[in-house]
Amino acid sequence: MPRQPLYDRQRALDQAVQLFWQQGFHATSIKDVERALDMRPGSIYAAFGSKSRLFQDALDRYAQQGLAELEAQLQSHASPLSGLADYLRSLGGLRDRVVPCRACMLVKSLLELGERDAAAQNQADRLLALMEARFVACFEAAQEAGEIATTQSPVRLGRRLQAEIMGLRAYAQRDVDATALRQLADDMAVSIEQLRV
Amino acid sequence: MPRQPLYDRQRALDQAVQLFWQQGFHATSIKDVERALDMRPGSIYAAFGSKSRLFQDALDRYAQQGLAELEAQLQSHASPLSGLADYLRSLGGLRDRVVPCRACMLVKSLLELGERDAAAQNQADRLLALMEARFVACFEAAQEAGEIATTQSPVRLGRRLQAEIMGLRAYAQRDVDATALRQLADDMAVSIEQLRV
DNA sequence: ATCGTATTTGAGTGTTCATTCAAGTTAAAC
DNA sequence: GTTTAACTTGAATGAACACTCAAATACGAT
Repeated sequence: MPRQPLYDRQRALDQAVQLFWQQGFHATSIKDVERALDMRPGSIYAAFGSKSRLFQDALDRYAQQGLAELEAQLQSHASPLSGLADYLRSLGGLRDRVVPCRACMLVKSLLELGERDAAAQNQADRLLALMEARFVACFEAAQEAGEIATTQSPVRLGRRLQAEIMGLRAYAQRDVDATALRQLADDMAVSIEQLRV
Repeated sequence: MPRQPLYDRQRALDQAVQLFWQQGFHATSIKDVERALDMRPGSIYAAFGSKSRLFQDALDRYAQQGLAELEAQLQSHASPLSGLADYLRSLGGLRDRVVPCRACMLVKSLLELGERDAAAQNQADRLLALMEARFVACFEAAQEAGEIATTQSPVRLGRRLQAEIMGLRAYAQRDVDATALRQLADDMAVSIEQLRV
């Protein structure tokens, strides 16, 4: 077994996430990737296969980290409903934090990619479905804990929440001030809390 | 004054809207534009200046038509609140209608474009602000008509509605069935109607 | 120290990109 | 019918694109 790769796959993917998240798939060139990962084209293609496959790996890593963040928020609250409300409010602070991009990378990809890049678009869709499933599970837990009425549909609530977050984060990409964004997130959080019986 | 252009500017722009709306800015080449507008590169550049300026003109036309659609919906209802609710429900049918793309072209552009294409991104932002202003005016009218409580803030309601529509139409881009989308739009419409005192 | 092999390198591949422009074409004005 | 200026054409431009590969390199095993 001679030689291990010099690059750190995890670190490289993190750089790729940052780059693609910021610029999108089509506006990012392999030249950009070379700079960001400090790798030469041959190494990049040996390690990741193609620009599209690297992008899909980056999507995976992004989603995994996003899901972990949500999980952390939820774990820090006894009530699922409060956890979700707090998660929304934390997204309201998106203007203050330093992030590669305010909009969600999955949504950016879903909207940017077409049938020509079907593989990556399906990947984005699948990862968004994963997120939505977590929201649904959360509302189911809230229902079992007696937090929300049994007449409510966890599936519909989860769907609605995902759509709201997609909207919130797309809105965050607009040229609006931090207060407006915080108010918007707060209004959404209040809607969640009002589900409480 | 010799010779008028053979092409019809309006028609050409409509074709451009369809093309860019579907594929986005970066994934659309001038070759694509040549085919869609049935114009040769020289004519395209004489008429529109550059790919970026053509895109901005297309954005303008898209927004103008979108605003007109909203206006038509509102005119067909005596109540502003009902008009907005119906507008949302009509967006819920996005899966059934044949459209170039389910997501909003302004949002797609806002998310796709970066600082490199600042002019077009600002354009998208400005046009979204125009839409939001119309929503705000609608809630103000509803308030003056006594439909919603005076404690509500039309600015916040307008912002929220825009974010919801951004989310709804981004969600519509996902691989979900028509029923799910109609339910989502309906849930949002109900939220609007529940503002009624 | 030497060997064997996986990794790295960077010049090079052919293609496609947005854009230009000189030459050709056309219709209005007289 | 001639003039004239705007429009149209399409080959040509250089740059940027994703990707390849033969050669150089460096590490683990012996």
